[in-house]
Order: sequence, then structure tokens, then C-alpha cells
Amino acid sequence: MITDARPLAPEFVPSDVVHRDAEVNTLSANLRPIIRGEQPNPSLLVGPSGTGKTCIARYTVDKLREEALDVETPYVNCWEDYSPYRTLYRILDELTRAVDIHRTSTPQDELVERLREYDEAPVVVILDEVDQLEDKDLLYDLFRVTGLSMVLIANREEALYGELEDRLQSRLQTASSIRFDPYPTQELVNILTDRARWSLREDAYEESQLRRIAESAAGDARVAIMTLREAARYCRREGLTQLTSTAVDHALPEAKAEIRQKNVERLTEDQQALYEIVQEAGEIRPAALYEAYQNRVDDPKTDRTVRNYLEKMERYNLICARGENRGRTYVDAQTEH
DNA sequence: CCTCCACTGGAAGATCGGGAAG
DNA sequence: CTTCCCGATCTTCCAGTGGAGG
Repeated sequence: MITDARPLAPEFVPSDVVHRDAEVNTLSANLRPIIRGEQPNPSLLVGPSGTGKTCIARYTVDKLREEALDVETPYVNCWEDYSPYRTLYRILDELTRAVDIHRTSTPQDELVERLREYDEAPVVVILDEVDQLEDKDLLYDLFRVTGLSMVLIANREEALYGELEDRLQSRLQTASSIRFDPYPTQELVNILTDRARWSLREDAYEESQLRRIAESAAGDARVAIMTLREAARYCRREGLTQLTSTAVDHALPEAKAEIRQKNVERLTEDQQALYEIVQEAGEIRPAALYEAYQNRVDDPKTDRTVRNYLEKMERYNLICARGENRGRTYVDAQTEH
């Protein structure tokens, strides 16, 4: 029943976007100075996950490239490349293919210097999940590179601004921020209809099934599309030719589990042990957690290191830290409501 | 009110691994 | 080969926070 799986992939950018005209237009207008050879102010796309920020950023930047031929548009996901060094490396890698940059032994300052020297074309960097960047000073360096402009993407504006120093804050004042809200159900249905039309056999789905998916996705397009994909896979496994209600029911928890599983796999052995303990306990106090951890692994790290792990796992949305100081407990994000 | 103490998280320094330079 | 230098990771140290209990 699947004719083309690509439109169901998380990173797919459609050649035409729906329901985000205003956002696209604002972002296009922000970037327009590039065509005249001027440097645009940074743009800041803010909103919860699955509201189309990444998609619209990539889409708009691609359009810009069609109009102004020599624009480079490197994309960095700061969740994956969270250290300043890796972010810089990724940008340069996309710009120059980084042939002679070796993973270590090239100091960070030199990477910045190379970015400054790059003058072949104006550069628009998309920094996705920029609130996950652990050292925001890098933004300041990037702001000062002439010929480089930025599209910043963050879940919550406060999370970003809260950590910034004054000099960065004042720089970001000039940024125009574009707010993304969760999709209403009908818009999700339309998005799903497009994806289904591009990727599934025509007679394989009905709008009522897509609507069920849209309703359960709570405004999150990523969850909706992943659910559709899981449902289609389920049908293929079971040899069904039609998207059924059973398939949709199966798909929703599976889509969520898949997102979770991806995050767990990225953890180290120690971190996975911690995650298991929290998962088994449901809710656990710090001292008990550390004690259980010491018993579980052969060569336990110090408690301070464990706190760094927990912070990281919280950013991955695997666990939640509830309360402060003495009242702190760690909760499995899955059972947390 | 005050003191205790479990807990947090910043800062600085040690150590590791890998590539470059000598 | 050794030495040097880098980022990444982990440890050590510690000031700060706020709830519990005198």
C-alpha cells in the first residue's frame, strides 16, 4: 500500500507548504535583504515541537536560494551538535566540505576564523534547537561574522533568553521572532491528506482515519505524520490493503515509543542504567537513585557526573526533575502527566 | 527564629584519546 | 618513535538553596 515512503520521513520538506503562509512570508521578508547584498537581522522561530518550524525554515531558505543563486544555507541541529566546536564544525563542513579540518587538533578559534574568511557567498545558517546549545557564547561569535545571517529555532523563547548574557540579549533584540502555534485538527488533517496522497495508494485510506490520527496528535504534525507512517507499516506487516482503525490504534503508541527509543539508544551504558532505575521506580529521590546506580554498574561514576547525566536525560525528555533542592525527585517522563 | 542537611549546579583542574608535528 | 595540542569527559571542591525540625 506504500508507494513512496519519503514523504512520511521526519526530515521531509514538501515542495509546497500549507497553513503557514504568514510565517513563510514574514521569514522571506526578513531574509530578503540578502538579495540586495545586505545582511538581514537574525530571525527567531519559536513554538512547541511539531508546529513546522524546521520545515518552514528549510523551505523558505530553499526558496531564497532559487531567487538568489549564490547563497549557502548550512543547517545545524544543536541537539545533535551541542558543543560550540561541533556546531562550528558542522557549519564549515556544509560550506566547504571541510576536507582539511580534522576532528580534533584544530582549535575552535581557528574554525571561527575560517568562517570569517569565507567570502564566496552570503551564508544563512539555520540553528535548530538552539536552546540545546550548551555554550551560547558561540552565538555572539557568529553574530559578528560579516556575511553570515542566522535563523534560530527554539521551543521556548524564555529558555533561550534566560541563559543569555546582556551583550547577546541586546543583539537578539533586533531579531524578529515568528511564533508558531500548534496546528488545529483540520489543518493536521489537510497535512496528513497531502502526505497520504504522495505516499500511499489512492484507495488505501479514508479521511476519517486521517482525522482520528490528527485528533490524537494534539496539534503536533511530527507525531501525526509518524503515526501515519507507523499505521501504514502496520498494514504492510499484516498484509492489509486498507488503513484500518486497528492500524491507527496500534500506531499511536508505537510512534511515541519510536521517538523515545531513538533517544534511549543515544545514551551511554551508565545513562541507560540510570534511565532504567527511574523507569522501574516511576519516581525516585536523588540519594536512592544514586545508590541504586552504584549497585547496578561495575565502575560507577561520581555523583556529580551522574547529575550531569540526569540533566542531559532531562533535555532528551526521557525523565523529568520535579521540585527543587531537598524536594527534588526524578520521574519517568512517560508516566509523568 | 535558627541550624542542619540533602541536594543543586558552577568552576577549575585532571585525564583520556587521537591527530599533528618534530 | 615522542611530544604537543585539542576537545570531551569526568572528578574535585564548594557556595548556595530551601525544607525539616528544634
